[in-house]
Order: sequence, then C-alpha cells, then structure tokens
Amino acid sequence: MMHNSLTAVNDSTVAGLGRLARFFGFSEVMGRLYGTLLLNPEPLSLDDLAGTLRISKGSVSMNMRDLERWGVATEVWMRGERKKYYRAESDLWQVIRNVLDSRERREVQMALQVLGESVEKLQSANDQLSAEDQELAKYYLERIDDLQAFFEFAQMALETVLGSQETLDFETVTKIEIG
Amino acid sequence: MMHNSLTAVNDSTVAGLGRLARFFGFSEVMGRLYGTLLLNPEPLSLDDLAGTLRISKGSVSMNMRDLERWGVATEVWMRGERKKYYRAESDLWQVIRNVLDSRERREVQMALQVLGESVEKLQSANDQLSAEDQELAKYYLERIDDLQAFFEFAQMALETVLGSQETLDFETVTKIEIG
DNA sequence: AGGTACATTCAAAACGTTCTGAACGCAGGG
DNA sequence: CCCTGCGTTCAGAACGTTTTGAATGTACCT
Repeated sequence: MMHNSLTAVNDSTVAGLGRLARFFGFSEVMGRLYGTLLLNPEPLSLDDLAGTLRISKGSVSMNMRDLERWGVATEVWMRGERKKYYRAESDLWQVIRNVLDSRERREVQMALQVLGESVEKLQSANDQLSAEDQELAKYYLERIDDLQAFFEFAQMALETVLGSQETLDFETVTKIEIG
Repeated sequence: MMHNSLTAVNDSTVAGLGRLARFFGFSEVMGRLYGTLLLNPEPLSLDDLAGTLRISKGSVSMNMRDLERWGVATEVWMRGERKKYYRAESDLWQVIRNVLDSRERREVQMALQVLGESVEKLQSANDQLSAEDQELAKYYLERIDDLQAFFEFAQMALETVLGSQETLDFETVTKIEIG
C-alpha cells in the first residue's frame, strides 16, 4: 500500500481527468482510465484497470478501445503475457492534436458547408420571393455571415494549432497574438 | 407562410445551433431557442417560441432563463404588452466571451489550483515516504508538470481572447501566432 | 483436440437528464 | 375582488446514455 499523500494525489488527478474528458465530450470513464494509466510507470492490463477503478471489465474493454482509436492510449506487448497492456500517450500536445484533428476539424468544416449551402439556396431563390420574403432573406444572409465568420475564425485557430507539427512543449508557448 | 427556401435555411440553422450548443455543453434546446431568436427580426414571446419549436412552455421558460443568465439573449420590454419578449444577443463575439469568461475560466483556474495543491502535498510529504514511494512521487510530479503546462496554456489562450475588449469583427482576425 | 485465460459483445438494467403539463402564483383590468 | 392572461415550478414520464455480467469469441498451451 502506498502512502496516503500519493493516493490522495492519484485520486484527485484521476477525478480531474474524468472531469476534463467529460468537458471535451468524452465519457468520464475514458478520462479516468487515461488518468490511471498516466500515473502508472508500468503499463496496465484490462483487469488491473477494472480492479483499480472498480468498474466492469466490459466497460474497460470498450472504453480502452475508444482511447486507442483517439490515439490517447497505446497497446503494449509484454512478451510472455497473454493479457493486453496499455500505456497512456503522455505527450499531451499530441493527444490534443489527435482529438482536434479528427473531431473538431470535421465539425467546423461541416458547419461551414451547411452555411455555404444556405447562402446559395437563398441567393438562387431570390427572384421567386415576395418582397417581404426578400427582406427576410437579406436578414438571414446577414446572420449567416456572422456565423460564417465565427466558424472561419475557429477553423483558422484549429489549423494554427494543428499546423505546428513539432512536438511543442507547452512551456515554450508564451504568447498568442490575435490581429 | 414564407417561402420554402427560407424555411429550409431556418431549419438547418436552428438545428446547427442546437448542435453547437450541445457541443459546448449546453442543452440542445437552448441552441435552438437562440437560433430561432437570431433569425427573427422581431423579438419573440415565450408562446411564440414554444409554438415554433413545438416544445412545452415550461421548457421554454426555463431554458430562456438560462440563456439570459449566460448573456446570450435579452428580455425586451414591449410597451402595452404583458408578455415577455426576448431578442438574441447577435454579437457572437460577445456571446463567446460571456461563456468563456464565466465558465471555462473558472474551470481552468480550479484545475490549476488542484494541481498546485497536489505538488505541495507531494513535496511536503516527501521525507515520510519510503524509497519506493519517493520514486513514484517523482514520477507523479513529472506528469503533473505536464498537466500544469497544459492548463497554463489554456489559461493564456483564454486571457488572450477575453482580453481583446473591443467588439472584434471575426473578419478582421486573420492570424494567430504561437511562439 | 480440449482446456484455460483472456478479450469482446450485447441485451437488460441502472442511472441521469430533459420534457411535459397540471398546479400554482402573480399582476392588471373590469 | 374576482377574472383573465401570463410566467414559473416541479413531480412524474419519457428519453437517452452508460454499466453490467453472462454469453460468446479467440488464441495459446499441453
């Protein structure tokens, strides 16, 4: 049994990562699994994880698969062992990039596409519209313009982060300029 | 009844904002209410909203209160009217800032506080630890360092966005520099 | 081939969240 | 001072999500 203080720190970190996961739209269990792995120098098996977190093995199995798919944990082959072992991807910058790249990017692009289609639809329908509807269409176009600007901003921010290909130490990032 | 194309655009925009709201951890209904208001030149009453979105008045009442609390919609007094009317805050930049300021900021600060406490706890317990536990504590401190760096990065990004007090046109934002 | 030790799957259950609508409260008008 | 029209509340229902554990699949060992 390890010291009290280590247990306390472990607990709050695991809980915090669960929270963070939930915040990013993942399941809390995924975050806790990641936290548990992150704080273990050695890789852990599914049974280890199920035992530590007191959840069913089935749940561990499914959630670990997701974590792997997101590039947040990696399977580790232990020779002579038949169990599956996992290790946390500890380069957080890489984790963030994985998630942003495969999820937020798509989301933003879809939004921009839908907005673009809306603009087209309104423009091409314009001469079939009553005077009243034309006014409303103009109003819609203004609002859609704002939304487009917002998503373009988001897109740019994403590309900037994703574009910095080097494994960037967070510590070295000191300033973000907008302008 | 308005033209077909207007209805289609309205629908997809409202749906999209519902999606966006969900993405940011709000209820989908909040997003749809905001969308409906955003696409209406005139303020709408609770009954208008309930009717348009086909949801109960009770739900509209509660969700609109939340939207107001987040600074995303505003009540509008219509003289001679006893109904409550709402208008969307249409400055998206302002909406973002409201949300980031009252929610993400706290979240990040709490995380940093917990992490700081963890570091203290580990350091002050260090001489009571067995050799083995000391090694583990060292490992924990490395992981915690990474997490701190991540949250400090997030904090800085937030402050940057929140710091730009002028009502910034998204269009004018062309570049984010990291370095 | 049979047995063992694991991982995976999935239907049912537990749980949490959101919605509804009836009941209530409140204000203004007649 | 009651009636009407509105907003708010909240218990229960509906719904969606997550968890569990038993059944199943799979690979290795003897």
